[in-house]
This record gives sequence, C-alpha cells and structure tokens, in this order.
Amino acid sequence: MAVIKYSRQREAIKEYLSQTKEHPTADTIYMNIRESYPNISLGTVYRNLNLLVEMGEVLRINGMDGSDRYDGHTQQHYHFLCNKCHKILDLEMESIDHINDTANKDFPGKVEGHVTYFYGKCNECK
Amino acid sequence: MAVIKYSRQREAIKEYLSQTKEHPTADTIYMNIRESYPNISLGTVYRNLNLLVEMGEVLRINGMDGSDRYDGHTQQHYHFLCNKCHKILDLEMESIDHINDTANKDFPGKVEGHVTYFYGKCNECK
DNA sequence: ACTGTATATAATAATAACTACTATTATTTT
DNA sequence: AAAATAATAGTAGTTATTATTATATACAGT
Repeated sequence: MAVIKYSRQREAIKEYLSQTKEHPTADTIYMNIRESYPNISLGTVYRNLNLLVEMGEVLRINGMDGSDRYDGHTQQHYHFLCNKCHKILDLEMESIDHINDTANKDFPGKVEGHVTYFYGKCNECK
Repeated sequence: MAVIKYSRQREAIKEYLSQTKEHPTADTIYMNIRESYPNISLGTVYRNLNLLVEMGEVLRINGMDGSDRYDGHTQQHYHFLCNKCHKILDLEMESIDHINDTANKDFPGKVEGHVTYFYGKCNECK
C-alpha cells in the first residue's frame, strides 16, 4: 500500500468532517456517509479515518466513554467537556504549549506533546 | 447494592495498586492477584476497579492503546505515555493549574478543571 | 453462635469498538 | 485499453469490558 489512491468514500468522510462542528464517533460518521453511499462498509470508515489521522487531516479525540471521536478541524484548539450534558465544545484560547517545557524540565525521556481537555459546566448548564 | 461489604479480593486489589509504581491494566492486575487468589475472576477485578474509582481510592487513566490503566496513588500528579512501548510513567513537575484561568478567559461557561497527559519517548525508547 | 438477608464471587456468556481477511471493484500506470 | 495496484464491501475475528446467574460470603438481628 505504497501509493494512496483517490476514493470517493474517503472524500465524503473528509467532506462530512469538515462541515460538522460536532465531534462524531466512527459509527455516527458511518451512519451519515451511508445516506450518500448506502453500502459503504464500517471497515472502510475506520480504515480511512486512520489514514486521515495519520496524514494529519483529521484529529482523533479519545472520548472518555470508550469510543474515539473525530474532528476535521485541524488547527490547534482545545476541547471542553460539559460535566452535565456531556457535550464537547471547542475552546478558543491562547496556546498553552509552554507546558511541554515545564514537563520536560526534569524528565529523562523526551516529551513531544500533550493532550489536554477542560471540563466544567457549559453556558446552558451552569 | 446499597451497603458495600468487605471482600478480601477488593482489599488485595487495593493493596497491590498502592504498592506498585506501574500503571497496570485490569488484566495485569488480574494476573497478579491470581498469585494469592488463584481463582479470582476477571469480572471481579473489573467490578472492584470500578467501585474503587467511584469511591475515589483509585485513578483510571485511559491509555492510548485501547485499554485503561489504574493508579493507586491519588495525590495530584501528571502522567507521561510512551508512544513506543506504551508505558505510563509519573511526571514530577510544577503545577500547571494556571491553564484553567487561560481557558476560562473567553469562555461563556465555567471551566472547573482539566485533564492533561504528556506523550513522547521514554528514556529507554528515545 | 444461629439464622436470614443482602452483597460479592466465580464462571461464563454477551456486547461494543475496532481490526483482519478475501474476493471483487475502482483508480492509476503504461 | 490492458496491466498493475490499491480500495472497497462484506464478513469473520479480536480485545477490552460488562451482564448474567447460581453459589458463597459477610454481617445484622436475635
């Protein structure tokens, strides 16, 4: 699998993810793509999501309910999880990448990055 | 299940987690407890881990390889996940709680806390 | 200590999320 | 257009975790 060939299924997944502001699971994506490609396979969705994540065109967020979620907006941003309604929202805030340096200070290995999400109450729930 | 009754299996799990500095999976815990309780059931391990997490006596860390890991040391500290060997290590570093304020700045809801882990290569893998 | 009742257990079956396999189809190369 | 190669649909298999159930254990009331 050296050369990556075009596929309309993959294009549809990319398109769907770039249009939604939700952070859907693989299964939700599958259900949605099925409306335009009724016999797309769930395996195809997973394989392409992995490809897209690897190519850096999609972000994988591992939700705390066991299933991964995907985000087509790849500019650096942070997520907020509402403790009450369990919604995932985007946070607009300045970068906190300096915490990598803080972590690296006395660590024998090499810290390359971090994953952070914030939690609390969203506007409607507070 | 209103009243929680004593069980030596749960005590053994708690004991094991407070003694190890690893961040074992449920299966690793199962294997270890089996040495003293040869016919403990994996289901018992899972049920008690969930109980202990709920009671706040154990932390659950969701590792990036699909399986959750557990930590018997509940004081605040940060974790490092090795991208290569998938080990989870403790990081000794100064607090980064100020990032909550950064996140709160332009957010209409209320940020109450954050979850952060760092990743990269550990000392042996780098 | 004895009994009754509720909780915990071991063993096993079931589920959920994801990955692997294979024959066929679509895309790209020549 | 034919050959080469990668992607797909459909299905089977894995892995981590949860549910079920009959039996065992803990503990409160006597």
